[in-house]
This record gives sequence, structure tokens and C-alpha cells, in this order.
Amino acid sequence: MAENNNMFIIESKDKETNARAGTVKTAHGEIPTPIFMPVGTAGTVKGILQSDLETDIKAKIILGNTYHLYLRPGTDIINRAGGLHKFISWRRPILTDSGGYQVFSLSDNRKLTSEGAHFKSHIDGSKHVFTPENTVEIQRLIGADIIMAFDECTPWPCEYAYAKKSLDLTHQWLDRAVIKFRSTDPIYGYEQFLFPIVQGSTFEDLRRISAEKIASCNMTGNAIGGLSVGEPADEMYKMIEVVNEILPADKPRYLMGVGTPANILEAIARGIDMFDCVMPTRNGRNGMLFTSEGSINIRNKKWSDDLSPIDINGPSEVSTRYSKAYLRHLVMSGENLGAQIASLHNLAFYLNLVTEARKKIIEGEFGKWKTMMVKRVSERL
RNA sequence: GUGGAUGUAGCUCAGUCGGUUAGAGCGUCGGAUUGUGGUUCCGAAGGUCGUGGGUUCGAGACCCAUCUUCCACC
Repeated sequence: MAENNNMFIIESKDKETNARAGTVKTAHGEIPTPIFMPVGTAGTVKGILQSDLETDIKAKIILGNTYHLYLRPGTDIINRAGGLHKFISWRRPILTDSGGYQVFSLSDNRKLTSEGAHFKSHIDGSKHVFTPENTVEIQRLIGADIIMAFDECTPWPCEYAYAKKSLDLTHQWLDRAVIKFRSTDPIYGYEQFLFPIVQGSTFEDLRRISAEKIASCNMTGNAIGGLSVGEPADEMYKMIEVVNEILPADKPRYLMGVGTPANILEAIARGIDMFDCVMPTRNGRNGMLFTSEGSINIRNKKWSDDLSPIDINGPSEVSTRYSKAYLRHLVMSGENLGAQIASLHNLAFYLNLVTEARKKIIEGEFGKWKTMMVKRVSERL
């Protein structure tokens, strides 16, 4: 199938920073950028109905995870359903991570060979192997609009020698994944895009080498991985700058796994278009709320008698409907609704943040707005 | 009234032969969380061991008295 060269259109570039506003076009709809993509690892954004993702949070694209979906429920039933979109009843775009991150986060159970990564299921201990080739095949079966190359997410801190060796492996795997991708067709009749991933830890020269390699693959979009794994934020920003000088400006750039609201704003200013992060949902489930005035830990006693809305400027229906005292009660009581409201609010906050950023870029006011917002969202109330 | 049991952190309870600074779970308070093994993880506060006496180098533990609560029997 011919590659879609018009997958990404840039509508506006900020003059002061490297931020840009654009549109990613997929078979399941257009994605305005910059965008935040809620994480739905196992075919669900934890605690959130698909209908709420559409109408309240206004999510344009969500993530799935190859590792988790492959192990459970398995590709057979997803295939029989006609792909993940139909299986989970989600009409909009989906991106799947290759599962590399999961395989390597379970270091006890993994073994590397030239073939790929051998690992044991965390569910039943059964043995499996992921290769650059079969992770493409699995993601073809899942049917995500954007699929990711199988890589090693280099841990931090790490020695230069290890980072280099790891990077070489990721690049070898990438070549094999690209061959597999080009030699196979989508299963469900719509186009899929493969994004390669820049690695190289926090070493500038490795990041440059990797960015050159990734750019040379000439895929429709590119990703940056291996950041926000413990390194100081300034190092992460530096790596983004180094890499984005090399990655083609006319293709979408996806910064994997990032991050805090401030991280996202700083990365947008450095030319990143797409983000995903578990933070709004995971932290929300544990009582951390992101609001327009700063973050709060709703479990703190000081909110117990605060009947004001969760966020007066709230982007979600739940943000202004429910009080802090009520949400605190729900979270402290372990009620499911507490996790749900917190996740709804946080996801809506993240989507609202990138939507505002896009608006400011188009209006030519991004730089000043970003500086002010970074300060505000970094407050702890 | 008699006999038996009981009393240790906010709650439910451990505490060995009498031996270092009395512990746990839950709860409370605070923190963490960045391509989701997260109902998770970490930390802190919180004690006149019912009370009073005694034995002992040393008592939450042993002895005496007393009070609390519970049970059984009159």
C-alpha cells in the first residue's frame, strides 16, 4: 500500500518557540496537534466509559498496549471482532505501543537473543517471544492506526557503553520492523502508520545518531522514547532539542510517556506534537488532581470541609459539578466513583491544556502563555 | 453474691522462659507515581501496657488488692 504523505499538515508555527499546530490524518479521524493521548493499556482507559472519552474529555485518540492485549484477551478475539476499534467500541484513532516497555520493565522474566525478547507472562507464567517482526504482525491484527516499532527503553541512569549497545539493538530491530511493515498489508482495509523510536539515553551524540537513523527510515511520523525515566527535567528538555533539530519538521513528533503538565508545555515549545502519559489516570486514582491553579492531593485533610468545586475553571462536567469535600470523601472511602471522577477531571484537564496550547500557537501568543502556565501548573496547593 | 474470663496505639489484636528503645494489621496524617503488573508503594504521628501496691538487678508478663467488661451459676 502506498504511504500517505499528507498524514500531517502544519497549520501554524509559533514565532518565539518551536511550537507548531497541525493535524494528523488517520482513517479513523483527524487529530489536532499538539495532542494528549489517554492511555488505555488493556483496551480501556481505566475507569472511563468510551462515551465519556468522546463527549466529556473530548479525546481524539487513545492508546492500547501490544503486550497486554496480546496476553489478554489475545489477538484471536480482537481479530474476530474486526480489530480493536470494534472490539472496544471506539470509533476514533488508536495508537498501540509495541510492548517493548513492558517486556523490559519485567527484567526478571526476560532474556534477549538475536531473535528478540523472550519473556514470561505476568498473568500465568507462560513463555513468549516478541520480535521486531511479530510485534508488527500483532499490531496489524490489533489494527491500531499508529503502531510502534519494538525497541528497548533504556533505563536511567545507565553507562554510555550500555546505552550504545542498547541503541544498536534498537536500530537493528527497527530495520527488521520496517521491512516487515513494508511487506505486509493492513488486515482491516485502512492504512496503518509505523513510528520508529529515538533512543540514546541522555547522551547527546547517541541521541543525534539515533535521530539520524530514525529520520532515514522515512516513516510518516517519529517518536522519542527513553525520556522521563528518572532523569532531571532539564536533561530531558535538552535531549528533545537535540533530537528535534534532526527529526524532519514536516512529520509529527511523538514524545512517549510524558508527562507532567509543565513537561508537556515545555516539550510543545520544543516542537513535540503528541504525548501520552499514565499520570492523569494513575495519579488521579491515587488522589492527585491537576487543576488550573496547581496540583492538589485530595486526600489531604484540608479539603475535608471544602465545598468549592474540584476546579472552578474545570474542563470536565465533573470538575464543577462535584465539590472537593465530596471527591475527598469518595477517594478516602475507596469508592470507585472517586477514581472515576478524578480520572475524568485530570484527563479533561490534560486535553484542555493541549487544546489551549494549540489555540495560543495559532493566535501567536504561545510563548508568553506557556511561561505563565508552566508557573501556574507547577504550584502545589 | 460465687466462680471463671478479660483489660496493651483510634479499632482488632500479638507480645515466647521475666531481659535491648513494647509490635502488627486496619484507621489517621503526609509523600511518591511520567510509552499503566498500581484498590499500589514509602514515610510519620499515635502507648502512664485499666489502677494502686509488692517480688526482682530487671515486670506488659509473676504475687496481692481494686476497678472495667463479658460469661456461667446461685
